[in-house]
Amino acid sequence: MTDQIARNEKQLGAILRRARKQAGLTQGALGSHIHLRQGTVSRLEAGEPAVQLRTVMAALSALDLELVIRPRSKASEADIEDLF
Amino acid sequence: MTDQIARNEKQLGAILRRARKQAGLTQGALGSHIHLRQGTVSRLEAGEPAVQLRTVMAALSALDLELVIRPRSKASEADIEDLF
DNA sequence: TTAAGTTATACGTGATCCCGTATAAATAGC
DNA sequence: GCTATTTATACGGGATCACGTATAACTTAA
Repeated sequence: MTDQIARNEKQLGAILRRARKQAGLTQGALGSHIHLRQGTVSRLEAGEPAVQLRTVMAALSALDLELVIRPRSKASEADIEDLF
Repeated sequence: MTDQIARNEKQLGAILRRARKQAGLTQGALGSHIHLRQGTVSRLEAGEPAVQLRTVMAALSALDLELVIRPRSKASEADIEDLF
């Protein structure tokens, strides 16, 4: 379940928002860790397609997440994991 | 092994470059699939931190890859997989 | 319901996007 | 070695970034 697939910008934003909340951080608190304005974090989580890659990577590392690239699965891995 | 971890922009670019070559595409060919200039694909693969997220997502889907977010592993998953 | 906290949105500014186009540099095939 | 292909880099231009700052809208808790 800990693997979350992001097939578009909005899904990625949603994942980041969940992770931030789980970490008990506000947008402002997360932003200050990585020198991003609260408003920038807001745009990132909203799934703006034009945010810069550096912004995404900064948020990921601040939240202690990593980004994995793999071939697309027909049935999502999340679904498969739910079998167990 | 098919899972590739990208902890920074350069690693992500390298992953994308490998995937493109494996698909037998030139930067120009990939770009025309997703309406990106060859020069933009070049910047993406070079690991420019300021490329836009939409550019990354477009390349991923054109290469039939998906993006997974998960908690950081101390020892990389790649290393662990090598045990089996 | 009210106040406090959080998130969304706005303005001006300098930087950088990707665009189209073009060319130089590097790589591959012959 | 030479040629063709591919990749890296450059220019001007319009759009949009993230910045600092500020405020509006929404949420949460008392």
